[in-house]
Amino acid sequence: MPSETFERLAENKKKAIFDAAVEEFSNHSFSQASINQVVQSAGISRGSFYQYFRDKEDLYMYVLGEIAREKMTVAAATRDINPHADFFETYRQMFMSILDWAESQPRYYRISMLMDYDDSAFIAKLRDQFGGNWDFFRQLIEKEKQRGRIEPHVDADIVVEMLFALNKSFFQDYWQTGSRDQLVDRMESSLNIIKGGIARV
Amino acid sequence: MPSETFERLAENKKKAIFDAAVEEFSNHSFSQASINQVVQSAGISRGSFYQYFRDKEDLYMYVLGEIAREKMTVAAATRDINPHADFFETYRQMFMSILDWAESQPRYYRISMLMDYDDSAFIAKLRDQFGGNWDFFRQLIEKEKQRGRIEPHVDADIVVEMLFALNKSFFQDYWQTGSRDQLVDRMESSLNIIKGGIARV
DNA sequence: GATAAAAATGACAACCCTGTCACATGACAG
DNA sequence: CTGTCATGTGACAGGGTTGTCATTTTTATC
Repeated sequence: MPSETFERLAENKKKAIFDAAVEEFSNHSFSQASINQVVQSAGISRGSFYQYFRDKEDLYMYVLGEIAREKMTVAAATRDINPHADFFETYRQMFMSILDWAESQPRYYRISMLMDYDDSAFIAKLRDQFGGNWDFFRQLIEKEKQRGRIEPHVDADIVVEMLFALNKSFFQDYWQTGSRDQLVDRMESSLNIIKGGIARV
Repeated sequence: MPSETFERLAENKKKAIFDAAVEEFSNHSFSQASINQVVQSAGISRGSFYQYFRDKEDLYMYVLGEIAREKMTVAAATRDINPHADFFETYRQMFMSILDWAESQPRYYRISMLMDYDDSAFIAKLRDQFGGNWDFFRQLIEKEKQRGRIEPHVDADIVVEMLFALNKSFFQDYWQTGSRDQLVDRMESSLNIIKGGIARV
């Protein structure tokens, strides 16, 4: 966590440092991000930086925390999804709201993307923790099974794992090509195939 | 490509360098691999290395080439897959033969894995080139559609993309946890779901 | 204004890395 | 045995990184 000295800083200075960190972390993976770049871009001295943060990991955690806080807004918006919508519709809606977020905050989104492109132990641990709350979907599938809308023999875990993998892969592609339409198409098509494979008819 | 000087080297020396490179590239992503480590581990001087290879990229390409040559054997074994087997069975068999290869050559396999964990331009280009020949499966799906074993409205591309994404994701997980059984389970289950979604009944 | 506490600074040490090059050592031919 | 050519070597320059710390500057308080 940042030092108390940092907390006491003027808002605009804190923001300058945060922005510089976001800039660096959205262009380089954690391992390759350079504190030198950050301090230069933020317009502070090297010594100051180390008075605010213990090291690069500390800074990274701070940035992630701030982003998570801002993300709350999105999460809140996600909550008022039609509770009567079925699993597939719910997934679709959540997917779209994540996509909207990615497009409205491309730098934040790139940071999360770059987490997948780093093999340091630190980031690996983070990946596991922040893995996203896919548990929600697992429970939703179980409910649908009880309601008879999904075949009862279906393993909810594997469906969630599939969606997770597809989500990650399609988003990564989108990150490079930048075609929103293709991303949405892929999501729709793959979801329909899965639906065909597990829905009770 | 390696210099002629390198080609003229004694076999055991060439092998020592190759092994050292494999060791380094299977433990660090390309960007983080160090030539210093390689020369030390191979027991040659820094100066010699640069007499053999232009730079790290050159060495990497050499290693990849050698691995590809050895991989031919696997590819050959793959060819005598039952031509009458359906798409899903063929996929299963190919999957298993890749898994076998990964288990017999874990260091080679880790190198290919680490290619996905690198964001350098050089590796990005390679990823696109060596993307694997999934075209084979696309054609197989088209054939199955004609034979009436797969729904004609199915988009072969999306199925291939799904399999590719799942393959990558499951293998990555396997790489970290190392559970072969789980990997095979996941492949079987997800393939069955896709089958349910696209097969003509 | 004087004093004390807080914050900012950048030179520095220590450690990585790469690519080069003048020189040393080997091997082989005459 | 000597000269030539192929090969091996490691010190070196030039670049990067991180984390520290003695010193200066700013800010707040009396």
